[in-house]
Amino acid sequence: MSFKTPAQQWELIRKGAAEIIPEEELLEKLERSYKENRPLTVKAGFDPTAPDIHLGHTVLLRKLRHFQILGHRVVFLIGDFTALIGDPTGRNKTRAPLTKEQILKNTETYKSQVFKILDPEKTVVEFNSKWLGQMNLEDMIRLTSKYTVARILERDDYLKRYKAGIPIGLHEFLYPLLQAYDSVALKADVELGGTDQKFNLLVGREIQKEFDLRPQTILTMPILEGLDGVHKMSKSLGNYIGIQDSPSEMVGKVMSISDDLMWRYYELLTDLTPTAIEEMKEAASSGKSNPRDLKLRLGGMIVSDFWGEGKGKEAVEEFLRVFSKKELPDELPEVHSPDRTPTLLQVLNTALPDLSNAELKRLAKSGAITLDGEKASDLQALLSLDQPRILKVGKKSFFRIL
RNA sequence: GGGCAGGUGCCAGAGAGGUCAAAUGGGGCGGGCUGUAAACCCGUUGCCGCAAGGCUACGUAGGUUCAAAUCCUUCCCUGCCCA
Repeated sequence: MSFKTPAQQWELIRKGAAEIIPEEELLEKLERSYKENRPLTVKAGFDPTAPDIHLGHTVLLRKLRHFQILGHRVVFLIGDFTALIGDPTGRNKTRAPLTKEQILKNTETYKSQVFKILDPEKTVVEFNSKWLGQMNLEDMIRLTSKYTVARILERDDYLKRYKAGIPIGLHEFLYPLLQAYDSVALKADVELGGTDQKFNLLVGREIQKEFDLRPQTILTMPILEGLDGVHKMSKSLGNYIGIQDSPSEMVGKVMSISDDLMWRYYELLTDLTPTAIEEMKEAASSGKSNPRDLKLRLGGMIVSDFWGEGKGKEAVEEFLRVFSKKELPDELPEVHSPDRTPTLLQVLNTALPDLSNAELKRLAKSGAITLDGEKASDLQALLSLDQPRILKVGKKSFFRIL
């Protein structure tokens, strides 16, 4: 296999990266890999507790992909063992540890999603139970003896909680060490992670040294903000765009983000060059381009990534039709009424079974419910269903009532 | 092991026997204005019920009382200090 020159590789590797620690070391590694015609082992770990991947994860995956394009060896590490212990960061809810079956199941879902970005042919999938599961208490003690409490407490995350009097489980101290040991087991040359992983990644370096390995270089990627523009994108906060989301959902969610956030998404979720993005920014601020159109373009690009270009286009067109021209979506969920002359409430209950009656009442009162374009506020009103009726709840939920 | 403080709704945080489904703020949701942007304005924010009303909720389990988030006891959990 022939690599591009280190300098050429550097450009792609650096793009979008928050930090590379230390930079010179990575350059050296690239030099050597180039000379010896030997790919670098690039590792990134993933937690199989939440099997649904969203755009936040893809920031990192895209970077892994870059390494694949450059011919390096990418290890997609699934933290199945660490997941068995339970996630230590979920401190207000002690999450029940997953069973092996659940983890395996999640892993499968995971893989199919991840390979929308990574090249399956070039990806080594590993599970850390392979080595962590073999460890006995003695190994454990030896491992923990290689790091000090003071150094663990340096971690901002722990320190803050410690000072604030928020409990820290003892096992949480183990987490960075176990993750570090993964790097030992894999002989990782490079480990990627979000900027929030910096501490853990650095521990990896220290521990590798203890095991007489050349320490990995770490590369952190920025954390993608969720739809709210404030918190990191996460499923539990509900501020995410899932890569399984339908094209229209994706576009809808993209359109709802703030203009400021749009640039961030362009930066981290597309392959446009910084210059191209800069030009768009200027066009927007000078009034040459309508930010809405730029946002729509972004939405189209994201859909294209996961559903293909055709779908991207369609989704954009549909958006314009439904929300600009206020026409009906192409496909809207059909709801079969239990009754021929149901009350509005009955229909709503069938269409939106998750909402309580109290909630529906509130919606009706605030004018959020529309029937064939007319505001409907009386939940007791009887509907005649000789014709299918169009029910709209809030801005985005449409139903055809049969 | 001992001492002290504390556990309230999505979160933060008031409340110290009835007027408490629980102040206030944040967040969420909805409406208006827009470009499904931001800002701003308005409404709303436990569940059932058309309603009257009822039910479940202030860590757990009991108790006192006509009445308990508020008082007593048990247990669980957390933090701090001492050992």
